[in-house]
Amino acid sequence: VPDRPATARARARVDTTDQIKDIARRHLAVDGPDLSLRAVARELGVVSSAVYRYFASRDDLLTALILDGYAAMGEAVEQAEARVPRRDLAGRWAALWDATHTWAQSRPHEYALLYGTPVPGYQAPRETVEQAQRPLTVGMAILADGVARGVVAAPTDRLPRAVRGDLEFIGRLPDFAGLPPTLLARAMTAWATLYGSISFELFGRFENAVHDLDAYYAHQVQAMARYVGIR
Amino acid sequence: VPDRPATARARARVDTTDQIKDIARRHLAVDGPDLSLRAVARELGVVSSAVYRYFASRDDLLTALILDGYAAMGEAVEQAEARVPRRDLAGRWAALWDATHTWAQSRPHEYALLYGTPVPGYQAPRETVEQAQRPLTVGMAILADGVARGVVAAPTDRLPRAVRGDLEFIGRLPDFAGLPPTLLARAMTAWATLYGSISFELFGRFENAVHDLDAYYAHQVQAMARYVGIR
DNA sequence: TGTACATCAGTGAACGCGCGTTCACTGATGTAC
DNA sequence: TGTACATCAGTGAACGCGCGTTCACTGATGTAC
Repeated sequence: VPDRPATARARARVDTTDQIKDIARRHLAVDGPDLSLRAVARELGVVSSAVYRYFASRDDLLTALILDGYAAMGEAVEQAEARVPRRDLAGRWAALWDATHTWAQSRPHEYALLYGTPVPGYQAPRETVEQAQRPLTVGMAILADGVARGVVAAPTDRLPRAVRGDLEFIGRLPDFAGLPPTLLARAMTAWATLYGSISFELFGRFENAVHDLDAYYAHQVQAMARYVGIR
Repeated sequence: VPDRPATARARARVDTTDQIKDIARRHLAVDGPDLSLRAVARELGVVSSAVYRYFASRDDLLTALILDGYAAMGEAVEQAEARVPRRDLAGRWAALWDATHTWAQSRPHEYALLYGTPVPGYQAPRETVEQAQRPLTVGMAILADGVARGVVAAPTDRLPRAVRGDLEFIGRLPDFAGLPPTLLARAMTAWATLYGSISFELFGRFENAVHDLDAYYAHQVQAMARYVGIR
């Protein structure tokens, strides 16, 4: 959290910027990713051109929302996981995914912006990618811990050569802490499953089928914990 | 496939309707779900109001695209699966998911329309839901066959009560052919995993990580076959 | 502490654009006798 | 087989709308001396 700026002007600038983003976030629910700058200005009670003092273009505002979204989610997930004692792997895993799920539920349109259909013609800047990786990194750290303590073992699954090659490469990246390919493969499956389930839930695929969505998600989290060897 | 209509006028109507939908489908790639009727008309070489002879509104056109999409996907999946000998469960499972994956890859923007972020304010008609269930039904039939032949067993997983209740209810629906809750739970997990993986692939989450996307997907399909007890 | 100047948030008008939808029309196609 | 009438695809003009972005402006806030 950066220091609050000294001058009133600078403080107002920060506040207004935040207000614009808050309003825009709310508009995501109605307009999706092609929210209207003019509508945001209207709600802020300001002439439309005034917004250009804060964001150079509509795309810039969208980029800010995306970046903020990834950062907020990363923050929420990291903090939730950090609260659990290090040796409680199952608890850490549950905290990671519960935080992810809760965050997505409470801000479904931001989740959709981050993990739904990409906006046509929009290209995310590099910085986005780093933020987006934070939850994944948390998950990998849990597994790496498990391996280091000898309580999580590498599965003996067979992997196609092409897949194994990619996974060996990934396993060598710093964030993935030397995880063996077969475990990485299962971790990526769990990752797809647990994000896939959130998307299904938020995008309405479970309607009329799953009634207690939280219980269902918690069950998926546990099933995937077992799948990756956390007990 | 309905009979080709008798009169030239009726035939022209069918052809033009198809052309409009084809053009609109192509425009999905650029405009996403808020494609422009006027742009479609322009490409068809016709004044914008002419399109209203074929579709009562923009939403109607979108609905037609969605319905066609689900139908085409259902058709592709059913046909691929039907080509495999009945007793080859692993082959049927692979055919189901390969067809799904291939269909999605070849029409990514239609896939996004069906399985991505829902269009804000758009409400799909009931008919859509039936079409959307076809691939799911195919998968369930494979498992039901396996159970009936005694080669797929119900896992002994523990299920939370709320989840078990939902799954017992689902298992009683005709399309789900009395599958036991623990198996249904795994089937739904597989379903989330395999659609989740397609979304990750098409929405760019695997970029710079997975290079051979087909091999990776095939591996996921196999992993999920094992997960649901098909060998 | 006071003054001169620089910075910058917000205004208001304008540009040029594309959109969905309606409506009265025309002329070609189809139907009934 | 020919004629009178009904159907309907496509036209062209119009309505009313909202959008992103630019630009010269004003007045309040901040800074340097």
